[in-house]
Amino acid sequence: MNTATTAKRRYRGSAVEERRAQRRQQLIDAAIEVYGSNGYRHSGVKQVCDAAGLTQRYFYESFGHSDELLIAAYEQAARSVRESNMAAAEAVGSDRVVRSRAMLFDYFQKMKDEPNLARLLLTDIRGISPQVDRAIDDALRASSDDMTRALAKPGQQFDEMLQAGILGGVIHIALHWMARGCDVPVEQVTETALKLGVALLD
Amino acid sequence: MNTATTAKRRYRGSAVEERRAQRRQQLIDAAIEVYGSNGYRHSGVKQVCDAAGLTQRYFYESFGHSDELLIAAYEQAARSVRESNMAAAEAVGSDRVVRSRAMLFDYFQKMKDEPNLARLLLTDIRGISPQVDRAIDDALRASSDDMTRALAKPGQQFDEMLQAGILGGVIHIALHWMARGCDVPVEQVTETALKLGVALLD
DNA sequence: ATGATTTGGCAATACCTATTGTCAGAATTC
DNA sequence: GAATTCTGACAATAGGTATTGCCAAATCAT
Repeated sequence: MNTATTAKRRYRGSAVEERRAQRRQQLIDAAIEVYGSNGYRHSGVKQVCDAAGLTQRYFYESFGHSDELLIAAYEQAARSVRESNMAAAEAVGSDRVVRSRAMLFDYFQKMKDEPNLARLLLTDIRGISPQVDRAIDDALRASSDDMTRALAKPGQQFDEMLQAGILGGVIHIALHWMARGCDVPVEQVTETALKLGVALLD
Repeated sequence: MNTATTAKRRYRGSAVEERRAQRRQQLIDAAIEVYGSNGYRHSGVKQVCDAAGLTQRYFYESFGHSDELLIAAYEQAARSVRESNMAAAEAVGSDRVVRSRAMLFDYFQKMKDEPNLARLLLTDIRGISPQVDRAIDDALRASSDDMTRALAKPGQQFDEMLQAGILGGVIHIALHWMARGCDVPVEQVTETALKLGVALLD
């Protein structure tokens, strides 16, 4: 009855919140795999839970409904790619074209290395719910801004629509490339994408 | 019992096949409206039939299952846009940039004029079924080739991946533009898209 | 008019999946 | 080792929709 005691209780070495958080993470990781290989619309809650090695009961412990997991998985995937890209850009110095090339190279490399994550990000999942749509828009906007910052002159006026176009172009290049089994070397795809990017340079 | 007599019988002035074909067309038109405004995944057979003013019974007269109608609607929409674009290009003479601009202008104008048709075409519906995916790929390829033919020098070597990228860019520009309520004038969106297109010109 | 055919509406079927509820047994604390 | 909490499996509920089946009213041919 002592709530303090209750809160402290540990199972398998970790506390309640830790276990909860771990299960949540298991579900997210499983979701990236499952959604990435079947597509969200062809995946069920049960499938994700099975892949996570958890019961459906735990799904509703961490997520109110199905979409919430999709959003969490999408955001984690997007963040992971973005961080990797940024790090790659940092590593190569300050020349704008060189930085952009490094970002794109890292981007395509990551798509190739983690195809399930890639498919989750690339196959458009718009129209599931307004919340999902907003998550997608936010993530795309963030990526687009990263790319723009890398390429554009400091203080340059951004053309929002052109940014969206370039990002869309990169996405479609990745889609097309992956549909062909990533047969073209990453270097070459990068150069192709870069041709689009320079449209930003006025 | 006379099959010849049976075949000839007319209702409301038209023969069996004519009525069948007309109902099929009604369903396709309704599908473009319904799918375009709700999204395919949030639309049911019943909804389309209601919009078409027909019973569900007639759905299965013309289509084996739900996806078939989606494919038919998508293809009709894509063909309609493509034909319009080609006609616009024909009308302005032979200069490559001028032709491309005319195509893009017509494209965006059409998206603005028929938002439901636009949403059906623009919101990615990949991953429903392999058949739908193939229909989409075919349609995109066709559009991409049109645009390339208009812009590239005769006999020029095409970069398939770059083509895909440019088309993707145009699509995302259209998406972004429409999400903002088509607030920017068509002329300006056209010029933005054209900036991407010229990447094809080496 | 009368019989045949078409039409439109609707019920019945058949699945499928999300979400909630229950419970026995395992792990943990004291 | 006894009480308590956590866990995993599964049943039950709930709701939605695609697909099929049926029938009465309308339309046509003769």
